[in-house]
Amino acid sequence: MNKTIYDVAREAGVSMATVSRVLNGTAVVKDETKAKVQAAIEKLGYRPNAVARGLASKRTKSIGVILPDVSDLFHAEVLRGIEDIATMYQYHIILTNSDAREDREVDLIGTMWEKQVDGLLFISEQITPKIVKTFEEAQLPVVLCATEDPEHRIPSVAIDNKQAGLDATNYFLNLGSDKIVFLGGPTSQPVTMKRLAGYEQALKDAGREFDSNYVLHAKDSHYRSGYEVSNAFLNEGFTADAVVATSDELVLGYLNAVRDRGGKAPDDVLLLSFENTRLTTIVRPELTTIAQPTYDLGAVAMRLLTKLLNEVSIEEYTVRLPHSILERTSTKR
Amino acid sequence: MNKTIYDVAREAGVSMATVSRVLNGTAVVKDETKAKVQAAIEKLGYRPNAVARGLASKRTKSIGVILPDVSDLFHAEVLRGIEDIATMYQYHIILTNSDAREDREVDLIGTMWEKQVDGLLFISEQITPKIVKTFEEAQLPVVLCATEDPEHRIPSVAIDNKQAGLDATNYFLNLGSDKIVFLGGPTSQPVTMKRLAGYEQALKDAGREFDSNYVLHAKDSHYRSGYEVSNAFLNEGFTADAVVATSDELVLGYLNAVRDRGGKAPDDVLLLSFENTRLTTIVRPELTTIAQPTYDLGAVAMRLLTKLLNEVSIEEYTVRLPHSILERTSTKR
DNA sequence: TTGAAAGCGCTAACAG
DNA sequence: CTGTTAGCGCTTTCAA
Repeated sequence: MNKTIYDVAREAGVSMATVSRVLNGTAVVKDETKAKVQAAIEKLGYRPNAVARGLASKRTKSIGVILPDVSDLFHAEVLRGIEDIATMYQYHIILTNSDAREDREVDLIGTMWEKQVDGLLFISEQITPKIVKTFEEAQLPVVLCATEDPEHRIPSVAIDNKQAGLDATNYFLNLGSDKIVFLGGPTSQPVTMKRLAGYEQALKDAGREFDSNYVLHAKDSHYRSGYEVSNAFLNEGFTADAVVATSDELVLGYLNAVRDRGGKAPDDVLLLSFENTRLTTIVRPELTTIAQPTYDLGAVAMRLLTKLLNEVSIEEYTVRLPHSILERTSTKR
Repeated sequence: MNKTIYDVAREAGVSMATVSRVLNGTAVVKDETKAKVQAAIEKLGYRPNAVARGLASKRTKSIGVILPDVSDLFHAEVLRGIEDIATMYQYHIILTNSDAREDREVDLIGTMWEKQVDGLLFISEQITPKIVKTFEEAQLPVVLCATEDPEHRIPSVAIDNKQAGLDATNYFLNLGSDKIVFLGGPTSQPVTMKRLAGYEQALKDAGREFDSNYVLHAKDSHYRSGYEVSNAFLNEGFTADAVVATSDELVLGYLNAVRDRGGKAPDDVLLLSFENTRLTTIVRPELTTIAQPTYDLGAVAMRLLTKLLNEVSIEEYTVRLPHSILERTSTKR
């Protein structure tokens, strides 16, 4: 399998430049010679060496994906969207986990440069000035995916998180809920803060009082953290009739904390979360969610990146994907 | 950032070969010159071009991962294990989804060769002769991960699935269960068949009768398929007091089919599954599982691959990771 | 429509 | 301990 373009050229009785041309379609080749070359390729089982190609052409057809953690279901689903579109455009994915640590992220952007990726898809919790600076130094086309950059310095694909927070809260207000818990990640997460802003706005619009006791910040978006912070909340004697949570796992943390106390959903508390991962239909009650188009977030981001790479004119660098509320049993009494 | 090794050499007043040496530590360099070179690297913000490196050295420090679907939680967790160890050894991951389709897999192995990956980590449902042939043609070091090759032609890391099936079934027999359902993927999956063999063995050892009505094959390992096949089973009027399922999602399918009929677990049926993804502790009841060391499956496979790549002597090409039963509430009455 | 030749940025002999 | 010199396998001018 270690044939080179020279072997093919010799076999076909043409020059290697011609082989390169039929391989890439970069120039017109007479049908007859093209056929000869293709026959030679077939016969030898030749495959072009992508590394040599990358060095000569300065385009590797690979794109780097930096995300906090693939084993997080939300990221994994986004990644699947990225990968499908990448495959469609003949790009390969180089994947790395950052654990959302800025130092790792900076480092990874650098090694992505070394790998000569054509572009970068970046998923994280926050875009710090240092990250922006690193992007600039690396001179790589970047698209943020499901990631908020409040200053919109970088092309991005996400939903309108403030509006989504508002919609979620209004949904409960319309249902007549009185005490609505907001359960999110840490205050350092712009995504959480945007949704919280929507929550506050909705309460304000409805003339309701904002009670900070009802805003819960878990230390991350995972089940365990949601469970812990919910437990603490309930232990203090607070109760709520509805919960808006920023991730599917977080809301399940709340649910199980309630269950530990003999409570049930939706009977005792209505639940709504944000991600719409497959968890939502696997668990009981099935979870009402703000349906983020998880797969599409990745797919659209990848598509935007291909446009940047091919210098196709782009109408909008900050893409907002629509969200909607999917009503399931966790909010049906 | 597009400096070359020549720029560094000029800046440091040495030859490019010397720069290469300090970069790779491939030969002794006088401390003094080394310091000069490092200063120049620092000053210019130089980063080596991994593509050029790969072409010249014929080693790309990247390894290909081919798996059915990243958005499947089990695969995602395995992948995280792979990635962490890869990072530790300075390898990068090129990730692709095959949807477990043989034609895609064959194709992907080819493009992985084009990318000149140093090795391959392969996760799939079955290893067909065609796949083995493709591995051979590609002449790439391969390690199978959480994947059964009944003939052990290829290095692999997995648990002992037959033994695990046996243990799971015995667990229920000891609990006094009478009718035990085996709920697996399609019969084409060696993993399912191995576990089923263990199930049958356990029944036989206990002098129990084997009833094929109690063996359910879902069309894949996902929740939906588990739900469907369980529904069909229950609709026919069958009942069971215990279920051994080959994936966490499958068992939840059974659980919800039971719930739809007003049943509960563990009250009406005991449940056990195989993967031990994070689902097991998120849902209620928490699921008793055969704890596959999901993360370790990936981590150990990657480690084995690095050994192959560095021609370190290897004791065992077929690594069996230990499994155990984690008892949770789904089997506690 | 085709071929010759010059790199792409680096590693790895081979000298010295 | 360091420099010179071939390539690695391809793309891409430039001519013809």
